[in-house]
Amino acid sequence: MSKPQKTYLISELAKEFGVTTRTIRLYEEQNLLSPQREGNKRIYSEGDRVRLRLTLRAKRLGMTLAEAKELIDLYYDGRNKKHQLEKLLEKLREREDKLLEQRADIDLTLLEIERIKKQAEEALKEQS
Amino acid sequence: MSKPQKTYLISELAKEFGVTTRTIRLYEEQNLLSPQREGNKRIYSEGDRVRLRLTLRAKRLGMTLAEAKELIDLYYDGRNKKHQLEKLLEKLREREDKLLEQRADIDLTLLEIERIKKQAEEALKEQS
DNA sequence: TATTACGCTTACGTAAACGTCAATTAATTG
DNA sequence: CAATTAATTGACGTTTACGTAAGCGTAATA
Repeated sequence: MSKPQKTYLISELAKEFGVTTRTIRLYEEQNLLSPQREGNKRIYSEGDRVRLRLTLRAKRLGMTLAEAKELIDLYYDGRNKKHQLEKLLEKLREREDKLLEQRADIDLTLLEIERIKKQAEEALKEQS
Repeated sequence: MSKPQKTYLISELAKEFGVTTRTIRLYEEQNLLSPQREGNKRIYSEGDRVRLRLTLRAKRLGMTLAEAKELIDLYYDGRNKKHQLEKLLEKLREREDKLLEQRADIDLTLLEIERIKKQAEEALKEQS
């Protein structure tokens, strides 16, 4: 009784995530996805869909596809030998640090935006 | 009694921010900076230095140079006519929304990383 | 004064991330 | 069965953000 496992066509994923099929195929070329084939048609699993979502999230954070792959592969690396695990932890910490720095940059920028917003609102009032 | 206003050479800024002079000249070409000239030598003011810092921060957030310019110009846009002010506020809100979404992405990613970290740490323990 | 150190401009090169055809195939539908 | 419709594989084009010389001027330094 294996689960029927929902699958997706490339056009469905493209529509759902608002990217072109070209983009999805490119991600496959870069080994971020590896859908099954039915004939020569690509059939995407739920897992592929998750990886696509992760890839796009990484992109929104400004990561390159290579960086996205590195990060996402960590999720799927699984439990290996001791050395591997330590390397995994190290990479996770590195990425974590980068993300924290990035969040700090965001917070700084948000503060500046708030400042300018208030100035602009004041100026608007005085002009009424 | 005007203040002496510290200035910088291109190589000094390059060193301080860890970029090449090529990069700084490119930013000028894209109108993100506009240093004075002494002969044909570029002389950067404190204001130029701030704009460079803002530019690099924007880049770290994955913005293109064009987006960085848009944002930074907002800071310097100053108080204009009513319509201008309203447009300014709108753009600020847009950028703010994007940053908040980006921060949400970061938080999601951090959560996942924490999860994987714990798994890996468990696996390490059980292997000792 | 010859050399080194910077700086300048001009311009070609490049990697990343797609966009945009073109030509072909396979499945669906009137 | 002819005509769409969606998918595939090339392959070339494009934008962004620099890298990398080449060739030249200027200023300090050995």
